[in-house]
Amino acid sequence: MLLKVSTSTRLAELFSALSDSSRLRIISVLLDGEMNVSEIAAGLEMTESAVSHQLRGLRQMNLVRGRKEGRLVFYALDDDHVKKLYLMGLDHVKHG
Amino acid sequence: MLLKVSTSTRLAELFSALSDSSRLRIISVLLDGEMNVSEIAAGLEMTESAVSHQLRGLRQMNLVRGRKEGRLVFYALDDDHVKKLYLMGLDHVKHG
DNA sequence: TGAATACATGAGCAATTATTCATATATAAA
DNA sequence: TTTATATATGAATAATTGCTCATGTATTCA
Repeated sequence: MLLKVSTSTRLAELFSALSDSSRLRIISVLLDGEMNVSEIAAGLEMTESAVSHQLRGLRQMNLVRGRKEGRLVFYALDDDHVKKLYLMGLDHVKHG
Repeated sequence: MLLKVSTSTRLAELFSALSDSSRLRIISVLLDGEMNVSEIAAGLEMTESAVSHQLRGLRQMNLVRGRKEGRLVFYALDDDHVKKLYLMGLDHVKHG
């Protein structure tokens, strides 16, 4: 059934959050458990600034959440939907 | 587990195909069955050119396929993965 | 053949976006 | 307090993208 423009826009925003290589790699490491910004940056060979900018977008879409502990902020996937979408997409890419 | 850059790039391309309001609305009407370009354009209030450009992208990602019948080209969703990703995303947007 | 219709496509423009660089804020340690 | 560390963020820039407009190609009909 034809999507309303407003719904399609929100849905597009969700998929947009998953439409970048760097963000997907961030999600891929968070699938293994929470991790702080520096660790993520080191693992992905990105600057902390770039990672922080991307985490902001993922946060705004409620795909990840941050937990502050002293100077560190540990990020984790926010809900199971993300994981399902990610894994289903990966399945399509690998065997589709 | 950390995605390889090459895999994350392909996955990003898949989600990018779903990251636009117009393309999602095209997919939404194709969920009801195949439809030709002019009908899609009329239903979505887009030019045929714009629809054709978007269908090209969807075709290249193997998300839709076209079947030519005389002057008309009927498009349909290419596989069930698309439908699943779309519906799961929609669920997240509506109740997530 | 010639005109009309359906769709595809290239060029160009405006808008969006991912990154870098510089700087700000918060916490901890000296 | 001073210094260092971890993260966040604004501005600027380069690259990408969705659309329009013009045009090309295939098919049908007169």
